[in-house]
Amino acid sequence: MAEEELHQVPPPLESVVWRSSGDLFGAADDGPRRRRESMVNKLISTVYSGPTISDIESALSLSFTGGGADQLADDDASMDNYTSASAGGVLMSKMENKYTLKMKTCGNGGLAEDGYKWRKYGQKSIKNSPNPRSYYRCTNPRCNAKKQVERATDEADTLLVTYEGLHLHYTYSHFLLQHHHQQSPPAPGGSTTTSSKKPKLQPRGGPAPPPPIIDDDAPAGDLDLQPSFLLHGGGSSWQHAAAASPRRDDGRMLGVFSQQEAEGYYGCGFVDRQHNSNNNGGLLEDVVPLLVRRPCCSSSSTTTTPTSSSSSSPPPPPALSTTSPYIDMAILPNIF
DNA sequence: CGCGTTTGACCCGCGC
DNA sequence: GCGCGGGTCAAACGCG
Repeated sequence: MAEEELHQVPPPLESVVWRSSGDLFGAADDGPRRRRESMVNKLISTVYSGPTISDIESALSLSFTGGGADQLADDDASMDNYTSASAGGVLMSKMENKYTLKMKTCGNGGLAEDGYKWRKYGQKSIKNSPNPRSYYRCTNPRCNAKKQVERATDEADTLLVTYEGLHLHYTYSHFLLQHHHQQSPPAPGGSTTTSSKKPKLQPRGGPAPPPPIIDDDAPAGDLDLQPSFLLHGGGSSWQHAAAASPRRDDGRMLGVFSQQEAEGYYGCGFVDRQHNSNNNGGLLEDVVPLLVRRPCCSSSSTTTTPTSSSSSSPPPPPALSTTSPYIDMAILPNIF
């Protein structure tokens, strides 16, 4: 069944896929390398279309560090403006593959609406900070995304959420819903991995787990295979920025979707997508957690928050929220 | 019983 | 080399 659905996914459009990092970010000055790369890409893409590790690295470096401190500094002003205007999440800093958001907590004893399910694996009191820092890891065993949550020392209702790593998976259930049932909303709150039993975390210990390798024969029912993320760069079109995606043995990525495909599934209009409750799980989440876009707007979610249990621990985990429904997409150029 | 949280211990990088 | 602090591990515990 799910396999059937997968088969209806249009094939990736390599022209979009392969211009991802370079053209998008205007890195045009490494000509020879890019030419060679594009030749190789063309060859390889006859077999499989998707970004390479180098694409990802390139995109990541451009995304998180390429803007550089200057841009970040320049953006600070607009960020402040944004903050005061909307009291939304604010990008506090970014480095390497980390970025920190400063967000208001939700008064409703809220839920972490970032579209992913996190598992708390540690809490640590931080020097010179009265508030402990909580450590969360994405429950998806293929995913190495992590986040740290701590209360701001000066503002009790503010959380500093640091995201590290990218989600190497996609909220696939949403994708399927998108694809087939544009009218039927997914599970409330953007629950992503709950359509089936949550996979167990892989045992830890020893060397760092290898990058996720996708079995070509992986069942279509695996909901976490969707890589690639799409960015909306403030303009009117989707931008296929990069793909932190599951990797095959040959280093290539699986399941990349083109701009057109994404538009087909989500509609190009970002506003539409944001305000369409059907679309609360998307590729964008692979970069910017859902909380950034639709924080605290659904109280019906039961799966995206680490708060659910008997926690007697002090800082209620990420009751993340903003007073505006979404972070203005103007924030994205600052992130990427 | 399974899953998630709690929490003390441990590991590791960094500065002195 | 040592101490400190941040990050992670993993056993214990609680909840549904």
